[in-house]
Amino acid sequence: MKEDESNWLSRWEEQLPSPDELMPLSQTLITPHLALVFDLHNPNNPQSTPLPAPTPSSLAHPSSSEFENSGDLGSGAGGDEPARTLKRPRLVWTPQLHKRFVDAVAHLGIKNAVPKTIMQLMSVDGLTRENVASHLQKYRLYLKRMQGHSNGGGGLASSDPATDHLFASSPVPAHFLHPVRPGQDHFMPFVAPPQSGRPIWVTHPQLQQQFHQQRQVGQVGHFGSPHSNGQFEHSFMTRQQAGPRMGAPPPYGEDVESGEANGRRTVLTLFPTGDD
DNA sequence: TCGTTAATAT
DNA sequence: GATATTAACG
Repeated sequence: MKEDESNWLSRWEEQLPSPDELMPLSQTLITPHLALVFDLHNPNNPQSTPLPAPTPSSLAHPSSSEFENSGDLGSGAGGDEPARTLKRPRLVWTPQLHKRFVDAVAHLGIKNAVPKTIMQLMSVDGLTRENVASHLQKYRLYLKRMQGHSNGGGGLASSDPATDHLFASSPVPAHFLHPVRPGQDHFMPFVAPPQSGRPIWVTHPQLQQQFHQQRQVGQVGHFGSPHSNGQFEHSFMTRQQAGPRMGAPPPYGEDVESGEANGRRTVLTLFPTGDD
């Protein structure tokens, strides 16, 4: 039963995080108050720049807006050092980002689901093989665990959001749980990842706050109260690298700016809707 | 070099 | 304690 070959692609787009959803994240997650606490200030633009479309460079370059870099006595490092020797900030796998990850793996198949391939498919600027490898490792464990639980019929529930917050957020393809199919390779010639999506990156130099944000509209009319404690860090999106090679991916008509163009569609649930 | 696993750091 | 990064190994 494979009828969603074309659907896959189409669906992907739909599944991609809408600008609206990312906006809240991409926007300044740091509340003015919090900023003061950390002595942060926006020397750039407090309201003019809607979305600076940060690049890997910005990534590795939290700029002065964030807390200090490494606490190494004013080493400071010049300041404009290319993201070469700089250590990338901790990457937070948001549900959307993870979703993309799962999507990529699904299309590739467990067989070809290797860090490098996945990374390429995801086409997330800044995302490194290590990032994917690490996540893949965790993801595999999750799948394995899921099987063991679903099977033995232990006493615990099969789906424990508390056990795997992130993973539980994304639907796991069925063929993920069962071993490969000998004699039949279902490989999708899928190419050219829909780079129209913009996975969100959340770098947290110091604070480690976990927040759940996701769930699209139309499913559960459950709205969480925007009671964010206000402890998020700088966030930025990715994708959009000008590939020197390759046939320049056609950028969708996506507008990067328009912070709050619409007012009614924000379904940011602080909690993964405990429907399970 | 790449992928996987274990250990370490935050 | 959970999650991501780094190191070591195949």
